[in-house]
Amino acid sequence: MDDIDYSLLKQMAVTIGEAAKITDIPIRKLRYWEDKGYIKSVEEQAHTTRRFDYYMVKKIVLMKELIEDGYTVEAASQKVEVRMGELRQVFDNLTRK
Amino acid sequence: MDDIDYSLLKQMAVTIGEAAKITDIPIRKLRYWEDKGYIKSVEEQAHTTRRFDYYMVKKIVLMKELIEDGYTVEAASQKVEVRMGELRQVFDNLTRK
DNA sequence: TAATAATTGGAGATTAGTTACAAAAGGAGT
DNA sequence: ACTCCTTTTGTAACTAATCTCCAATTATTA
Repeated sequence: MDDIDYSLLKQMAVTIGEAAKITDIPIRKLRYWEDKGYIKSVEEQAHTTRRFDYYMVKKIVLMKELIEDGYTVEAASQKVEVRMGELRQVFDNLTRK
Repeated sequence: MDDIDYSLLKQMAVTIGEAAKITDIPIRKLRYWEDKGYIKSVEEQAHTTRRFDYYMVKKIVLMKELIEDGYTVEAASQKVEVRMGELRQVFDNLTRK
């Protein structure tokens, strides 16, 4: 199996519509979650529209599972952050270059 | 390191504008390459606009290198396909589910 | 220089995404 | 039921992004 190019993966950020399709969460709800700070889109001055990278889409998927299991949005967000610790660090390090 | 979720990765398809930024190839040229069949966007009835998945963006990056090295677009496309054999199969298999 | 490959331009239309204001459900505790 | 807070949803008016289809231009090579 070819190794995944993490630097490239980091750049593969999808639109909110795409993220909504992938995660099966309404666009409107994703915007709300972002307003509340539970998720965040890629920050780039060049972008006038939102983009979500692999890490964030994965986070949304995991949050959804926890929420369906009874967790609040807030709690789900925190739990997922902890659980995804390693991947988050990889993505964070890639940003600082 | 967390393992990458290939099923999710497969779905992380970016717009043509995003692909253009990532690869530093003009949108217009990407459309031309697609017209000629050197690259192809995700086929989904739901999409009225183009989307390129990780495999295809990676292919574009590699094609670009070969072209800068003197290969024709056609030759670069073929060479990259061979070189990316394993990854292509992974993506192909994910499609058939 | 003729033929093919490769790239680029732009008009006019459509689709996707934005913010901002507001309203409606839902849940927990009193 | 009532209150407070969380969570979700609706919509209008606007901007950004992408689309197709026409064609023209610039290499490159026989």
